[in-house]
Amino acid sequence: MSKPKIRNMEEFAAFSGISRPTVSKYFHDPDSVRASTKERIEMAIAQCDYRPNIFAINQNRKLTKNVGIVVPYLADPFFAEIARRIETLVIAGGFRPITLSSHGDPALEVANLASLRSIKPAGVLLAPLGRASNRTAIEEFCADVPTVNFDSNIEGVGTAFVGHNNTQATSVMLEYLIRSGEPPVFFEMKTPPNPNANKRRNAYIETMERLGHTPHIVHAEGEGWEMEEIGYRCGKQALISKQFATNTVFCSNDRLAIGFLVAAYELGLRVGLGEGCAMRVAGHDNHPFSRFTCPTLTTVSHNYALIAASGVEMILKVIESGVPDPHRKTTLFDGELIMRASA
Amino acid sequence: MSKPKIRNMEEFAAFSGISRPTVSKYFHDPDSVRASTKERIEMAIAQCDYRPNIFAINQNRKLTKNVGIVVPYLADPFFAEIARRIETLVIAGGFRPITLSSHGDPALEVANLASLRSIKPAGVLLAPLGRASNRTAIEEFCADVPTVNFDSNIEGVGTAFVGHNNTQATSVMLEYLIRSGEPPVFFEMKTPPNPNANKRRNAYIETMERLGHTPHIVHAEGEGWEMEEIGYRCGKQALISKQFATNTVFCSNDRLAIGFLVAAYELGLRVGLGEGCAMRVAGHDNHPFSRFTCPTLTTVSHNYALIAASGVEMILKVIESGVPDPHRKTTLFDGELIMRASA
DNA sequence: CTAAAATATTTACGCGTGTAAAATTAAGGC
DNA sequence: GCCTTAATTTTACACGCGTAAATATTTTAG
Repeated sequence: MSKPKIRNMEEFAAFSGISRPTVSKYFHDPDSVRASTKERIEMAIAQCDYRPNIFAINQNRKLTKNVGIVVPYLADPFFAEIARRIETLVIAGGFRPITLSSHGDPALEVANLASLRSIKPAGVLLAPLGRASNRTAIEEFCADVPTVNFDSNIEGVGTAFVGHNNTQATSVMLEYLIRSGEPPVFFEMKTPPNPNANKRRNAYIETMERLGHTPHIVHAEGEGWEMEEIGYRCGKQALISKQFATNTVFCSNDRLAIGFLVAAYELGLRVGLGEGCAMRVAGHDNHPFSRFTCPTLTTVSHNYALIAASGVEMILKVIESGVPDPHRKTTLFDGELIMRASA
Repeated sequence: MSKPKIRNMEEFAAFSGISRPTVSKYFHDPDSVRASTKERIEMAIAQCDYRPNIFAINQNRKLTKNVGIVVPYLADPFFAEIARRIETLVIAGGFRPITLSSHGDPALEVANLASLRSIKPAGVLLAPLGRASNRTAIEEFCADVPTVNFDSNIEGVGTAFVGHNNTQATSVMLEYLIRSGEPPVFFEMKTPPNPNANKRRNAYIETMERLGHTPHIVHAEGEGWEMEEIGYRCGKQALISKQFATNTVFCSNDRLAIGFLVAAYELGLRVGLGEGCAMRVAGHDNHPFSRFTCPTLTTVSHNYALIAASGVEMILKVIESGVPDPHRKTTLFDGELIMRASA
């Protein structure tokens, strides 16, 4: 009932009986003040729920408690999922996450970085668009703001890169597919927006050759991030015109595979590895929806948990140390084969 | 090369040859200054890319340019899609969108509102969790901050509600299903997190009775937002134990339907409306993934575009007028039947 | 060309907090 | 109980911009 309205830290300090600078220190780090002082302040907070004004706080701090998170396309559940994990970890680390999506647009990516710059983030976790990114703009940003690059590697960008071991993951899947049936044809976009795709293609070619098989690649036309649509349309064409040299298709990513499975379904091709199946399909990413395709999609999982944890750990370390690691470190986490019904 | 480093508005004003108050006025509204002045300022901006400090700006303005957007679960592509549209419109309106996800957690929803409150948003677009929401906390928030409620209606919350006409949409789909085959059984969660589900169930019962059919409802057990999983698990059980009175199933939402289709697929039940099909399945929402199910999902679409546009328009109107409309207005947009292969 | 209207400048203060330096007080060990 | 050390208070200024009032300048209308 009698909730005293506190307008600023001055009034709150008076109310709690502690001096304002000490109160300020408390809000910066509650454990930096004496235990008895901390207790008194917290009692006062309980009585009048005062919160310091964020704008005033950040105006004078050289280092804010903001951590930016930029992803290329938040409407893609893959990025939504990893952003969600990162957000949770950033909050646990005592920082304030601000997630921005570039919606697949390089101009918006640049705008997002500009927007972040204006809130002086302590650090940024950046998953760039990739091929389409404005490299210069990103480099300029990283020169000013501590940045950890994740998911999609742009050489030299940020103080570190943490991501998925595309090479290992591709060969794990390949080895499985080859020992359990025909060697797969690789199905990918002709001009993929994401640089991971190149790693995967190269790993496919190398591993196939190492295992004594001839690589076959089918390219899907189409630009942008509508990968299910591209996988469906081009997959259907390729199936109809019998472009696949074997009965097994390894899609460059799960979203292509999701569209491809629809194409196969509509053509009456039974997908799976049992009797009476016409072909096998595998994906890559363990996309949240890969559990709900028909049939469920065999794929290689990113280590979401470790990638998120490691990325957050790295950016927090850079923030605390104050100086970015002089040598850019690349950390890759191995993928895990997720065996389901499609291959 | 010679990019002068401008540290604040003072320096920028000196650089551009205009006084600081006028520059300040320009950034508040570029058209409030003389055309020639505007041009000079914009020339200077092009030369040194200065941007006013957001924290300092917002500290003194009674009305910030921030607009909060809160959705219950951003990893759900449905909300990702509508959030994306809203963001775009908010930016076009000259405001700064800040999107937060409650990740299905009522405590995080409250935390998000607290977080928004501290950045003094001019207005907020809120899609609450629904049943799980902390009603008191939300009401307190809405009393202080202009809020437009969308997607999920909580009576009395916010100055307006804009959403989907569940009643109309349900009956449109029902009429279609009935005239093209057997009357459908309604498949829904026993304790749905979202209040739209109740509207849909009631509309189903009413419309069925109006059209002279007996309503049948199958309830899926399970809590939370993992609706595909629930639709799959419970759908499979219900199919095996033959709980469906007719060959047509109308799922309460697309995510349930997506899981249900996987169950039907695994049981070897051919879904669709042609010859040789064992059953029909329909959904509700036109979820981004409903185009890529097997078979593609017949559903009722939200009017994403109008809901987003109307919600943004309303909150901007409240912001500009300064006073919230005294009588809470509810605006519903009709759904559109999306005919695909599943029904 | 002149007066009225519109716009820009000057000056000055306020916002709520960070933070540094010096002075004071409290806590802990012997 | 005294001394050392750590924590707190006092004082004072800074941050970057909003904004008001008075004044000066430019633009527009007649």
